[in-house]
Amino acid sequence: MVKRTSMEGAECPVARSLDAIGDWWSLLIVRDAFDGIRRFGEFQRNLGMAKNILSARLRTLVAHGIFDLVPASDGSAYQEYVLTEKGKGLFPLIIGLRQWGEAFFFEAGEAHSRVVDREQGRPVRPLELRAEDGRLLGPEDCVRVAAE
Amino acid sequence: MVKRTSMEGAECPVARSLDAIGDWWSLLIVRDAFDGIRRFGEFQRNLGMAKNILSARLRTLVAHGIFDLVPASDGSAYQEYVLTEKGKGLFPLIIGLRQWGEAFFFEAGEAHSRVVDREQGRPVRPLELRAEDGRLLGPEDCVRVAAE
DNA sequence: GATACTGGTTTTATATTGCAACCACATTTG
DNA sequence: CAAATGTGGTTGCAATATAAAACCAGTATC
Repeated sequence: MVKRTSMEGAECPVARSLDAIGDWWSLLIVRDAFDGIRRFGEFQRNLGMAKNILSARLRTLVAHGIFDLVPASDGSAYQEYVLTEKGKGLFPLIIGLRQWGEAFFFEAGEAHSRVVDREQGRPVRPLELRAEDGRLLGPEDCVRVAAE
Repeated sequence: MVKRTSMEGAECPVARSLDAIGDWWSLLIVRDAFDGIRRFGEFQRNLGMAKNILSARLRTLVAHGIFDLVPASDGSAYQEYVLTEKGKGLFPLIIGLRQWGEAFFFEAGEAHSRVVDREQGRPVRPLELRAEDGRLLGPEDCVRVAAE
């Protein structure tokens, strides 16, 4: 974990979020969790990452309330990492990351996995930002205003 | 920059995205860019980060086609970093990061900056994921399917 | 023409990461 | 039930990335 003292107690929500999940692995772990991965060994094999840093990452993710460490659902004596509500709140972010990657890092015909809605099996819509009154908003249509 | 050879040419769009912007600083730089920051020195002062690191990050962001390096708009001999279309495509992601932070890292009455729509000055809506037919989708309503 | 600013690079110290070995405990196998 | 194997880590070490500070050439300012 990096120091970034300048970011401690940052007033910007983006900075606080990145402080929790802005490292190289955390969002990939969360992505796997959305795909149903729960066990330490599964994460480790799936991501091909060193066990010590997976261990460290899971520890901070649990500390941040993104995962809960619960007894394994299969009755064994082991434990499982499951997403909390806060962790599940990262879903749009993972989808956003995926859609941006699909749009800008893949050639037209290039194959990649897709996310579909379970009921119809159809691809999900692109995320879009809308105003209170429903207008579609791009970057130029928005301003950040300081805390009141 | 970390190696992560296991991720080279990953078939997962999430992984490719994180390979480009998944480090500690890149998304904060992009956030500042959406707030109108363009110059090296502005980024550096605003983020309080070491100049060599900023230099390296901006270089890779340019290499990834997220920023363009263009002559300064004020007629001086200096240059500016401006977001490309690909860079602007990160807007929903930054908003997602912000909304998640607002929801889970701030107390009820705690002050923080807000993003409002320029036309009405009203807060933007929360990002939401919808199916092709418009149904609102949560994490449980989606599945990732392998590339066909 | 002197001074200060901009946009970096270099150097050096420190922190983080990745790898491999190791270990305790749980589970499965024969 | 003993041996073998799987699970979920920790520890030590080498490689790498980061941070801080000093430095520097080209601009702009006075």
